[in-house]
Amino acid sequence: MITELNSKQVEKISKALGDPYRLQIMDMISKRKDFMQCCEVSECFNLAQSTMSHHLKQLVEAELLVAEKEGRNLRFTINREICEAYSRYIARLGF
Amino acid sequence: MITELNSKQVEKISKALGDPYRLQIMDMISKRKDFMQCCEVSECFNLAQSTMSHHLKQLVEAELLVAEKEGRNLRFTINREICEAYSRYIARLGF
DNA sequence: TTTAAATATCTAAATATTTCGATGTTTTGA
DNA sequence: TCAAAACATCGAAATATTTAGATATTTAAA
Repeated sequence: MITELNSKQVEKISKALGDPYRLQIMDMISKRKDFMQCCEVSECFNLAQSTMSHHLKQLVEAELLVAEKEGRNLRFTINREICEAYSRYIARLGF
Repeated sequence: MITELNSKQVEKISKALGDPYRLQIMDMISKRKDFMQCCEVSECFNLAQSTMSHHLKQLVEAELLVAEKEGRNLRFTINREICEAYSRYIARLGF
């Protein structure tokens, strides 16, 4: 089934991507074959743990990332479905 | 020639699209065959003229829109090149 | 040339976002 | 059980964005 985003979702996704740290996080995780651990992501940035948590939450809430608990760890994967849907929405703007 | 966006550009474009008014503006203009006049865009929103000017400026600065002066009017067109480049960047995240 | 229309810019207030430190929760391992 | 690791949440300060009103600029039309 093909996901169609409404404008509220597109706004939220855009906002999530409109920050240099969050964009870098997406880039990093997208380069992985599978997932990336939360603490591993955090190590790449010189930000407080609570700040990283906040950024990651926004990406998850925008559904760009999927978070899975694995014991006391958290694994993030790219939500391909949403990325593709967002990409299609944008492509249609420039039709 | 295929435009490749750097991450600063992607950030700026994302930020520009992360607002409900600006997203609506993009949607409206993208539905046109050709261009849309600035004052025509403004009429669709219940915002002060200076506020509209500000929003449109951000879309132009993100290069999502191209502005052309036509006498004392302003014509906006979608920058297809940039929309496609941004769309491709996003698509690659979800690879 | 004077006036009015279309747009831009400046300033300031209101609001939202970012960031951190402190603290809370959950889970693992000693 | 107890301590530590991984993560979340809360509160507050710093910063950025949104918005409008006032004013400036440019151009067309009377």
